[in-house]
Amino acid sequence: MARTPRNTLSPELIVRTALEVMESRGTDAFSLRGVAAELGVGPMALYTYFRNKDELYDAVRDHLMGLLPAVPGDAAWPDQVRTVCRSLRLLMLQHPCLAQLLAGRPLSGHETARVAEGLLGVLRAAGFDAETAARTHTTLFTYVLGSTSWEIQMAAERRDPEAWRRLRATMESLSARDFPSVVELAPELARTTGGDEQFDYGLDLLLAGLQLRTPA
Amino acid sequence: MARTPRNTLSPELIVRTALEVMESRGTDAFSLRGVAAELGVGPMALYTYFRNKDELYDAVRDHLMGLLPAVPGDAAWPDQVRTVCRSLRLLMLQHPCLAQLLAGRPLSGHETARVAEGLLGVLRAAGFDAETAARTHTTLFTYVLGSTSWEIQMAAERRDPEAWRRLRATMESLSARDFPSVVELAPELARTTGGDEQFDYGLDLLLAGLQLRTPA
DNA sequence: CGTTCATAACGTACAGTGTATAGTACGGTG
DNA sequence: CACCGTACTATACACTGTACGTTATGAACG
Repeated sequence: MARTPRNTLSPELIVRTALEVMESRGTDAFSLRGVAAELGVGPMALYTYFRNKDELYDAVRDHLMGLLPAVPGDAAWPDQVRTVCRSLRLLMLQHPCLAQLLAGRPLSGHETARVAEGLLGVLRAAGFDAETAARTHTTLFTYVLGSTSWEIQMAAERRDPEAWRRLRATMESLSARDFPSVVELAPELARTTGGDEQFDYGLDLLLAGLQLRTPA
Repeated sequence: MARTPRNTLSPELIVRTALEVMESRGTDAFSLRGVAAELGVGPMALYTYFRNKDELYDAVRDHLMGLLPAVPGDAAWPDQVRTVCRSLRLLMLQHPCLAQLLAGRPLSGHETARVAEGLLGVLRAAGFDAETAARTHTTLFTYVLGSTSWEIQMAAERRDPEAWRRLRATMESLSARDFPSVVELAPELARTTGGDEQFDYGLDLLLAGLQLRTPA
């Protein structure tokens, strides 16, 4: 009985396939069994290469982080920072699963470290001390992660008619007397759940605040 | 055979119990069956009050949002904004499940709207136009959500020795030649994954940037 | 009081999940 | 050729959310 030949699998192949499954079937519908089936292999075969589902997640995350371009060396530091943040956001939009992969687990992995190195290097070169550089890195990272995750999530929900209906219902149940601002700004709020402008608005606030602290 | 008496359940009781289960057993281990068992009832009994798990999630989220205090009326607007953001963060730290409840679903619900109303009201009163108020609201919300979720997540991982070991391993595999900043700033990075100072640092950057745009 | 009836809670069942454990056949090495 | 590590398989378990159909209860009404 012709079994599966011996060395068909590899960590890289599994990661690539896992990514494909996440992108085609959606992150929530992702399962080890799905990946295994796609590879024409039993579910347990994956455990030869990854100890559990979380380790596979980490590998996929690091793989995606490897797609980030290097920081451009020939620009003023605020522009460099902007570029790094924008490319991370772009990558998250291109690969929506990345949002969940980043949010759920600590940042282990070589490629992930490379990205951190890029941003930290820029900040150190700009003259910020160790503590401020680290704080700024965390702040920027959590801003990008939070705002882009939110954007992705909302875009996904907008496609679900049931969720949309429920949100509409809540909105319309609000009296203009008790909730004047929410009712008045409803269209603006709907418009500002995502998009480049919204992202840049917050990023510019952070950068403006940061430039006030520019070291001598 | 003495069945469960008739009107033992109610949406409020279920929400309270669900919250207890999340807090005691952890958000990930939460399940409808667990809640039902805690109530001494079959799993399907919950479906009389909630159409599915997500609706129960929404109800718990809105219940938690109801715990937020009103915005203090007697302060300068930047302080009011700071207070709102801080109390949301505090609530998330007190109820770690709130992070996941906020991140995963759109903001429906009465209490949730009340919180939005508070922040938007402050911004409108400060003189910001509709668009800027909405953008600022989204920016602040995603910052609080992103940074606090990250903080909670990291705190949870730190308790898992396996995750800790893996992160250490990654760190120590980095050569000081290729990753000078990461290696140098490792202690600072570890220290800035959370805490009041870290949160306030980012919040102050945003507020500083925002004050540069203070309307006349 | 007796009857009716909507419905709250039940039990069963299904299609999934991650993964522990044990078994099997292949490929490279002695 | 014999051996052994290992890449993969098979089976099984304890879960999950929830669709479906049933049953008993408490209130309303004649």
